[in-house]
Amino acid sequence: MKKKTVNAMEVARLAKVSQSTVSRVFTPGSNVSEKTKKRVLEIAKELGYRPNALARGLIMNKTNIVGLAMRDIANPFYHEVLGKFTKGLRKRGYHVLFMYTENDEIQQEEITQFLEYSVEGVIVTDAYLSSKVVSQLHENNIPVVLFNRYSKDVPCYSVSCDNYAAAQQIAEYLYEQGYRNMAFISGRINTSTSQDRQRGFCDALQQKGLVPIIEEGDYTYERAYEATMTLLRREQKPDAIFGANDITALGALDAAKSMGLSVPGDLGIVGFDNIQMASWPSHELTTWEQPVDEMIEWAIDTLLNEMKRTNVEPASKLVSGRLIERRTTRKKM
Amino acid sequence: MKKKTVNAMEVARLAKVSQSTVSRVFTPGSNVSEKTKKRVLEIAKELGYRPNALARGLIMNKTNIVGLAMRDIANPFYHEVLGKFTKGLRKRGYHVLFMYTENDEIQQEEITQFLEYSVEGVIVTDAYLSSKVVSQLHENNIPVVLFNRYSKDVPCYSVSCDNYAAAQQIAEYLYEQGYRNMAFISGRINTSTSQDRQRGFCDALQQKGLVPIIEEGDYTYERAYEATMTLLRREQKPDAIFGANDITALGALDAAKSMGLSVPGDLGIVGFDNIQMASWPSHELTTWEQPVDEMIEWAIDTLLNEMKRTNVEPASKLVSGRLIERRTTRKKM
DNA sequence: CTGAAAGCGCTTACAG
DNA sequence: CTGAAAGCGCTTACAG
Repeated sequence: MKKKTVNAMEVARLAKVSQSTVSRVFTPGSNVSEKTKKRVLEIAKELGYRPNALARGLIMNKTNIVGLAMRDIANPFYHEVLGKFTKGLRKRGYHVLFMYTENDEIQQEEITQFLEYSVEGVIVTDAYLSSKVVSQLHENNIPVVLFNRYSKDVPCYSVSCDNYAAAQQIAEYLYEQGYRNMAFISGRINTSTSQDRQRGFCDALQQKGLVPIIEEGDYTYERAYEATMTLLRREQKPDAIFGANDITALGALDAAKSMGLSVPGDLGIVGFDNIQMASWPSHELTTWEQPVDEMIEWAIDTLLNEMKRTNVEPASKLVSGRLIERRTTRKKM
Repeated sequence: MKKKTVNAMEVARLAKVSQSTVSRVFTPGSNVSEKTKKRVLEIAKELGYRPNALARGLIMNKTNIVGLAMRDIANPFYHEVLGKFTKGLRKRGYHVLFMYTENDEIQQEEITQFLEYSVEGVIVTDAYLSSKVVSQLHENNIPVVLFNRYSKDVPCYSVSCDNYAAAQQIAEYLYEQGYRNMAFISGRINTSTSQDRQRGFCDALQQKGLVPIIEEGDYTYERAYEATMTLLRREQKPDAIFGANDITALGALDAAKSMGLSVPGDLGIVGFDNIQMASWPSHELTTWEQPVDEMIEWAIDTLLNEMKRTNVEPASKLVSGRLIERRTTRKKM
């Protein structure tokens, strides 16, 4: 009993109109008399007819699909981001073809999939694109926006926090609270995000005649925990740690606690992202809040705007955010 | 400079073959001579031609798209699940149309979207489907599998942990460790998952002549924190808490700590899911590990199998999992 | 092994 | 306001 899916022709037959008319009924703004419209809608409902979005996409050259690629990483921040993108796009009538990628850089193969499915735009979070891939996308008139990343070499839209400036402010904040011996635990070092946070932090401290200790991390809790242990075993222990993201800071926090240090007394800790967990009573993490909603709105609007044009002129957007003071840093008296 | 996307016809012209032949070159298993194949492939590459998956889907009645609907909730467990589904499906040549839903029950509208995009199957995680929606799906020969939920009334595939049995074992484990005054903090009470965990827990304790205190939660940290505070302010405090998921247990853990209680001495705590965070040194949460990989494999295999047939005979699968003993429960001497 | 033709389910000038 | 027809980019019998 292979059931044929009901199509416009069938509805047309029963409603005694042409298939064109059925199509018009389902095309907002088309010219159809109220009477016919009502009859067609009735029959359609009876038959369970729904226009086929793929066929429509084929003829209109408009699929209403956006490709979203995300790096495979256990960071709640990106889970939140994914949710907001999905909901924001849906509100505007778009759907998400989702791709999880295992590499730092989106692979050719993954973009090919997007192209085959005629996505109208691509959003990439927490990963890079080679310029080769970007130009392939551009040749097909498909705009891309990088979320939380940017690249100087590759011409495409990007939105991220002004990590450099934020890190500077974090350095100054820590300095003001009296910390003098600071350390930075990085994220994956090939990410612009981590690099900028590190540069901003170091540059601001240099102004004060200070040089932070740098320990390499990779945005994970486990690595940050280890890095902190290393830091705390040094002769000259740091009195404050800035972690490249909240997960890193939480790793540092737990490592400090396990060493019997008091936070923020012995050690101040600052994160970045302001994920939900940061506000949990057991953490109360001081951190930097990224204006995620604003970033996502900008990313979506930019993408949708570009989809309507044909030539693409990349731009970057930097947003600022703000420091959220909680209890892992001491307060200046 | 609106660039027309290159199609099979164009490749055919340059390769001096028919469009059918071009199509065959891109259809594995088709009859094409090596020589023609090579030439066509060359031209195709030059032109950047890729077959249009949507057109192919239209004619073959096979889109290779699966709809995945997930409830909007900040639980890392489901982030992990999403990643594994996406990767598992991709490995088998399928793509994910992703939908975030705000309601406990998937809405008609959301399923309609899936239908319009001709998904071949639907996966629903952390949410329900009304029987009306399910039968609509079945009429269209689209199989559904519920992940981590099941429903007695609605005939569709489902896979979940044997929550009842697991909760029984947890109760017995706590009993063996000497706890006698137990409490359960539930998840959203209209979920089968939470109901079964509660029933299993209560039933097993009843066998021992015990009745646990029940406090309502909703799977969130914040709610669990409050619930625990309520529990710990009782005259007769519980000496162990079983949380409906890990996030709940972590909320309980932090609440206990904030009250100055020692865990597991004064209070034992057990969660459910074994999310990554459960193993963090600051938590070391005793919990139940669901065999997520197995569940996902089963869900995918079942879905893909059903997609090949036309009649759908729903079945449920229960998997077991195992207790992970960590440091939020005391060890029997 | 290859080509001409029909058809998947739709939209949209064009003509009336 | 409505219908007949062409066409979106593909696959697949059918015939050779």
